[in-house]
Amino acid sequence: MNSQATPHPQPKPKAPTIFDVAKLAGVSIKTVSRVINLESNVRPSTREKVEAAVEALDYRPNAAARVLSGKRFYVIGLIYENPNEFSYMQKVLNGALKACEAGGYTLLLLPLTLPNPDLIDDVQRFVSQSRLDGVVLPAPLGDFSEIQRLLNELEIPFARITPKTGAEDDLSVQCHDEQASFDVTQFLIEQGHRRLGFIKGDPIHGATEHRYRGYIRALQVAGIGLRSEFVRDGMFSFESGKTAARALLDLREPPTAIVASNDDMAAGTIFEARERGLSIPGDLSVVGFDDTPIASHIWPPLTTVRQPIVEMAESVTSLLIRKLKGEQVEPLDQPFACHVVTRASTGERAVQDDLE
Amino acid sequence: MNSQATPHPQPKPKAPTIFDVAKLAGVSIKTVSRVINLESNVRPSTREKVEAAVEALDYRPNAAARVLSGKRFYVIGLIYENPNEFSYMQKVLNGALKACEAGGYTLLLLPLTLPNPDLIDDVQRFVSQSRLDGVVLPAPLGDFSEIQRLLNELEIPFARITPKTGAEDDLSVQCHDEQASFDVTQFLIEQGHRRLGFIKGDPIHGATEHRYRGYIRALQVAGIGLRSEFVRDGMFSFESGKTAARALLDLREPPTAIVASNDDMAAGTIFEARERGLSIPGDLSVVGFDDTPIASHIWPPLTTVRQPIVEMAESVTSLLIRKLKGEQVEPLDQPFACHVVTRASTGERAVQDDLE
DNA sequence: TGAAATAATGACAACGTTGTCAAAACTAGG
DNA sequence: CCTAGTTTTGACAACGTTGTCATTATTTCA
Repeated sequence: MNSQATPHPQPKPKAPTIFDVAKLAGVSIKTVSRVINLESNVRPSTREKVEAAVEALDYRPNAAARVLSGKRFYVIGLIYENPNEFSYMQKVLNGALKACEAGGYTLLLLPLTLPNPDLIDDVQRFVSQSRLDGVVLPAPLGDFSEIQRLLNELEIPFARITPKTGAEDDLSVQCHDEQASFDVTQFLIEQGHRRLGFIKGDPIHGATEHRYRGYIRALQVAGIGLRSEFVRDGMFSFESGKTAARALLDLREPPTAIVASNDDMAAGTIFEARERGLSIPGDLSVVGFDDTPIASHIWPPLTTVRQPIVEMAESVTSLLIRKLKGEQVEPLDQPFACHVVTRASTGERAVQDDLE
Repeated sequence: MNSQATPHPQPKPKAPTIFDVAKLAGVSIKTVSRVINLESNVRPSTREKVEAAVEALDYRPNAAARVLSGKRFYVIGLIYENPNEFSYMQKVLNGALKACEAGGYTLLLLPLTLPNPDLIDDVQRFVSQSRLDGVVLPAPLGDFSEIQRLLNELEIPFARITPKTGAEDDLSVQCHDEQASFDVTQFLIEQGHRRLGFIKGDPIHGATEHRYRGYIRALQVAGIGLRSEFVRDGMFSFESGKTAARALLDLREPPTAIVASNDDMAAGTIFEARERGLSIPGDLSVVGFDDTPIASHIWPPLTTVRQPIVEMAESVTSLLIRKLKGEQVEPLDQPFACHVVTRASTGERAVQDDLE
């Protein structure tokens, strides 16, 4: 295993340090430190000299020395539920990674399995062992008050991706979940559907409530009464969608369209419908939420709602980083917009069958 | 934003340092250092004293100081292709994370988009900026010789997850891809199928070749001739599977079963078949590879091959860590086993239609 | 023009560990 | 019991940065 005593012709050029930069720029190391940390009270001409030297040497501050000396770790933790269907988390991960790279931070991962009786201990251990400056909490963890309380106690700033907004200085991003649900329901109504089923998501997710509200509002606006037998509980899983769909399709007067609170449950719905020999969208229109890969890979492909998850994650992470850098940050004033992606799982309802 | 000059009643208890441990144990800091780094030449009685002190204070070495002082970074990079379908990478991620946690290492992520003309530059930058000790390369990056060459030049050890084994001291894990493909093909043959289509994967992946070979071997063993019109190229994507299936089903004498080199392409095959009104498995049996979530979420659910990806990733990462710690590590002598997961997309072929 | 206020810069300690090398404590052999 | 060799331990520098505080340069104002 490389036991050959290979002579090193070039003894591996050592990375330049702050001293090298200081010498080249003709200033003290402290001044270099000020420039690279964007501190004030540096004469523009000095700044330029230092920047030129940094450039010339391709200098990068040594992260370890920085951490050891300073009070920051330049590390952000991403704590998430490790799901079966990773496409949401993949997007969150990509967005957070992007923001961290831009801000010079490192992203550390803590996947959790829920339900977890040791949740708080696990988070506690992660946060203290990994020496984090801040934490990003995607849904549904962002809604867990225990975690928020713990992080507040430890005085660790955090940012959440969740439909539920919190206190004044709370860092979180939302998207127009309620509106999207309204839009997709209205879309079905415009296609002539009057008997509209709804499958709720896992109540632990804030989005569940919002999506349900959008459905209700669309019914109200269209003057369609809410029928409780058309609303079923689900858990965001394929199986739960299948079960809920079974109940809906077993009704004496089943819905002609079903709004499932995510794509997995919509896939379950389609699965159940096909097992019964129903044609989609001929006999039943189905819509989902999230535009996960499965939405376009089942037959028929799903009409669904796409959210800008990557952008949301990136945005909230960079907000967190700016807060960590001491900037005064305002919470985002506007939720991100979602939009309906129309595919083959929905279609016109020829007969106005609600008048029978 | 917390502008209230809140007095700190408990001024945040500082974490214990190696000095605290040394004092409590009645030894020098160097001896403590020896104990926590498992160095030799420490008297057992001394070791115990130190371990007790570490325990009592709940001491954890400061990572930054360690890095700054020593020659290691305690960081492993995971470089991967950022795919549409993340389920393979999710498993790799989980396995690598687990091994890193066990070994006291931190895992850093570099997602890449392929094809990427700046591939080498991106990797180069990541490796040098992030100060890594080692790198894990899941498929297909593990087969990219440019990356291997770069890492060798930089003298950064790496471990690969790929079916292709390399040099003697190469660190990599395999699973029995060829055997699994053989098994699943044989399974179809046992069900009476004689006209067996095959959809190849992306040639950039080592698995593509191995899976194809297993198919061929199963045909040979069964005494079935290889018909070139039954073998189609694919790219592991849903679309490419759909296209290949179209070609196969357009044949005057189409196959009665199709082996797709992954689940996405199998889903595409099912999609295409259903569009033509074919019944599955009545008219056509379909199998996939990988047991991704989609395999169980389409209708009918897919017979597929499950690989122990999490274990493979964990195992190869911990091998890498042991190598980094200076241990003499032997490459794994045995590939991991895969197994066939039987679901509803395959069925008996009643008529022996190859004799017509 | 001079004094006071402010801005810019620098000297040096501190951060918590590991590496180097020397010293001390043991062990074995005569 | 002494000596040489070996094992165990410790003192201290080094790692590369930021924080603190003192010093110097510049600006402002009377």
